[in-house]
Amino acid sequence: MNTLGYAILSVLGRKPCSGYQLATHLEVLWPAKHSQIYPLLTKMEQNGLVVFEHVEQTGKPDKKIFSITEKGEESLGTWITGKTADPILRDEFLIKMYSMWMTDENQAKELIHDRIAKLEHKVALRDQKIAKVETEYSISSKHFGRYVLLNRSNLLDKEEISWCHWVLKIMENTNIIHFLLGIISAGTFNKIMQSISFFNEF
Amino acid sequence: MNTLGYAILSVLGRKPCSGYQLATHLEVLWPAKHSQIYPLLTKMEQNGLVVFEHVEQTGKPDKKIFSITEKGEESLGTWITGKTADPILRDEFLIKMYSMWMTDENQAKELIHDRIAKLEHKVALRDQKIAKVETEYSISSKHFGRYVLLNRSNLLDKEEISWCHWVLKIMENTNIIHFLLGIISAGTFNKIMQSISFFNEF
DNA sequence: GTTCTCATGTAATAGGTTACATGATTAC
DNA sequence: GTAATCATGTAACCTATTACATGAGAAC
Repeated sequence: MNTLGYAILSVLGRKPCSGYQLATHLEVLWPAKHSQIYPLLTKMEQNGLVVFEHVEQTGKPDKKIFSITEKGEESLGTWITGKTADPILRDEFLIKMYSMWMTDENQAKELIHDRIAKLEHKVALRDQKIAKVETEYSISSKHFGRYVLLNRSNLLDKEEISWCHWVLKIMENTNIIHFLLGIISAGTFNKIMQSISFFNEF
Repeated sequence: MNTLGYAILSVLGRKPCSGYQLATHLEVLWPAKHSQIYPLLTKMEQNGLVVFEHVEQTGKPDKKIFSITEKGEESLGTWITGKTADPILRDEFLIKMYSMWMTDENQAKELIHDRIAKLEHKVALRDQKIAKVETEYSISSKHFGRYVLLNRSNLLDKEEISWCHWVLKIMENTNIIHFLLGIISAGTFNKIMQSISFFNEF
């Protein structure tokens, strides 16, 4: 079975879910589209890792509620003890940041501002979810996993926002230096450029 | 063309590279195996986005040095101005963290300690690279992109290390609470659990 | 009236990994 | 002697996205 399968088992280990619900819960763990989830659930059911119950609904379409089996729990348990693959991040923003210095500086600034806005939006949404877990569930062991992961994402996003501001600051400084380039020497220029790295403490 | 293609153009925009060199430079931007890079380079060459020069070597295998063309630069330029897709992170560690509370707590601690070790290793390697850019290249505009991205990764990894320690602290505290559970009431338990969230400041 | 949520599924395609293939040089 | 680096390529396979398909109720 693939990683998505174990992510599904992890969610079902906390509470039984429909495929539709799984899609939303998996967002934090291992994002997947429904077209990938439904066929995999069928396959996992055939292998005895999960079972489902047909639930009829009025006004809404019927649904299948999946639960983890003992075999599924065992399977998840052995997978967890195995070695963990390195994380993979694919982010177009990084590519654009890499090459934008050679094109337009104003465009680069706009890109960073957009990034900050998106990150702040995500942080605000997650803050609500964190608050909800803290008040409603009072962090019982079943909600611990989700709680710490939400906090992790927010800490990292906040750190990236700081980094964005740091980059913007560097850009402003280099502008001044470019302006002064006609006056100061190349050696002085390099020294100033090096000193910029001390902005790390920002 | 796909995102990998634009990542390749970004690297080639800085300096001409062989497919082999590209594989290492792409690690920071958009990780890819050589089996994906080589066929794409051939395709991009056929479309006039890159050109290559055959370089014979002694002792080492011959290589193809690829450069970006004007058409390639234009193509990259229009892509950069287009909208940026949301980042995608796939990290098995998150799945394990999510469901580990229900299994073994010692195993969970081991997982976190392993993560800390790996992150610290990555940070140390990147610190060297950052130092190299600062001293050797004095952050000229061509190295700016790489320089800020290296700093970004290190800031985020350091933040994740802090988060790991925070989680370990919570786990130790819950141990004490579990121990006291026979003595204190459920209401008191919940209040203590909620107060744990204030460890965020850690 | 158009979009959002609920709810499930399949088919086609694109993207990415693993394995197969070769081979000299250098470093431990 | 065994692993790592340099260097390029193909084939088979797995993973993931987009598009096709259906349909009712609620909200704006």
